[in-house]
Amino acid sequence: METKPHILVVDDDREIRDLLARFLVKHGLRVTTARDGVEMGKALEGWAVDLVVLDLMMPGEDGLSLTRRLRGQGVGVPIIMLTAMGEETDRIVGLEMGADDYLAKPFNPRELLARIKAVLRRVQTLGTAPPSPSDGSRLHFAGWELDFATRELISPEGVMVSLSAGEFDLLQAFVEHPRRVLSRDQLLDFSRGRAAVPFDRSIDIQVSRLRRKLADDPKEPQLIKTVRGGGYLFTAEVERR
Amino acid sequence: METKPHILVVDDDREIRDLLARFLVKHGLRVTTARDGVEMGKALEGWAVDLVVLDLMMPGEDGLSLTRRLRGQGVGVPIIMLTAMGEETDRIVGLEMGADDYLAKPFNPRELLARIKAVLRRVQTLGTAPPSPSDGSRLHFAGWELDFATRELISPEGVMVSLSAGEFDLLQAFVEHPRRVLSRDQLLDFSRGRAAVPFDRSIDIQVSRLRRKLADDPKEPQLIKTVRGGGYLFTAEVERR
DNA sequence: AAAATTGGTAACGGATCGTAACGACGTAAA
DNA sequence: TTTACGTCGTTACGATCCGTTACCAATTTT
Repeated sequence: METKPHILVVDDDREIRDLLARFLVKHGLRVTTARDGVEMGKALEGWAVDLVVLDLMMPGEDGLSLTRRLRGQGVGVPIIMLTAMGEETDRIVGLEMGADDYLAKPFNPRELLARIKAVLRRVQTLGTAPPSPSDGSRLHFAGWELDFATRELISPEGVMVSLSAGEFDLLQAFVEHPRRVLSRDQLLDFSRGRAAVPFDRSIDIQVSRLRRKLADDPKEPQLIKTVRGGGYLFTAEVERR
Repeated sequence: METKPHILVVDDDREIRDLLARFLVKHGLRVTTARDGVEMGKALEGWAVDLVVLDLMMPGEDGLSLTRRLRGQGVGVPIIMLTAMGEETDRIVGLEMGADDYLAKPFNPRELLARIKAVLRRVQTLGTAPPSPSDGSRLHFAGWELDFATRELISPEGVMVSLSAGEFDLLQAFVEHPRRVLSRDQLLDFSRGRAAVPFDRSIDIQVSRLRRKLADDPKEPQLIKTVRGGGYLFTAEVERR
């Protein structure tokens, strides 16, 4: 069972990406890489990322702009910025944009590792609730209501259904990525922050338990469909109001 | 059962095409080759390609222009560019056009293989949902309605017909390539992402099962016609609305 | 007409999925 | 500490799916 922190490295230079990925993986982190802002966006959509290492100087949209856009959208993932220049002003601007830390190239990978761990420690002790896109506190789907503030689920008939922590996290993963086939690996990442082990069936049984509480007939499921060989699909439209 | 990544090699030099094809196949990849932009377009239409290896210098439309055109059309297949020149500017232009990586000729085939694998690894972790042309969530054909958000099929009479994952994927391959003869190999590629093995009849039986659910009489099929020696043909007009 | 090729599908079996049962673990109360 | 309880993951077994095999029919070739 691994719950390694998941780091997203965003840099346009393939060598730096690969070097960092190898180094960080070797030191016990999970790493995904992205080449630019577009790939970064996809990665943040597709995985539960704990921290972003973001190059400031990139063709296309640069790191500063990306940081500002993310923060503007209310995405609160911690960011460590890399920059070729060691100038004080950049550092200040970066931190003001909402980056959590800053490192000047050329840097010692060990120092980056240390700062990653420092930032992770800081945000872990802080709010355990990462500001998720579903912070609007209430969501609606197929007549059901999901309250993130109280972590309560209310049926279309108005009855409160109690969910365990794991069931709630899995349902949250579904409602945050509706109408998409999600692999077991992704669901594990979203709901538990870990990767699948060889014959892992834990998602299957949590889906089974969730279906029961959602009154979703497993023979002909309406809300959570099985895609054989692919994963699961949350079919309902999700409303934020 | 093989689900080898499918590589499209585009180069005007037959020797290079054949050399690369042999080398890549020997190392566990599936390879299709194209001589120029026109053949490349056909191949991308007719196969589910995972990655394109594209020569920059070609008579007719060159690699840069092709890359720009593809990206302009929203085709997101990863591209590795080959060029005779090792100049930095070309590299930057290529990457800005949307190529994913770059290799200068003459190159070591092993290095190309390594880069192909690296890019595939990257897009695997990312692109969970390959943006298919049928993302408009609903399609109509011959009175039937196919909903991609919920993976449901609704008959002209309004009855929901439940499809297995394999049946749905096959039907999706058909509706995305209507009024074209599709070989069994192409259908396998589209619906399962794999190549046919000798004496492979899996498409035949899935077609048989699909026809039954679509109420398509196999003696005189209207929707999915058999093309003896060729494959199958989805005859209906497909509407996106 | 006979033989060969190709396609349709029933039937069988391996792979995948659903979930009951069990146990390990954490928490709270006694 | 012990006991009780809830949660979560593993194991195990039955159900379902889907690819292979096999056999027959239809079509083409000889």
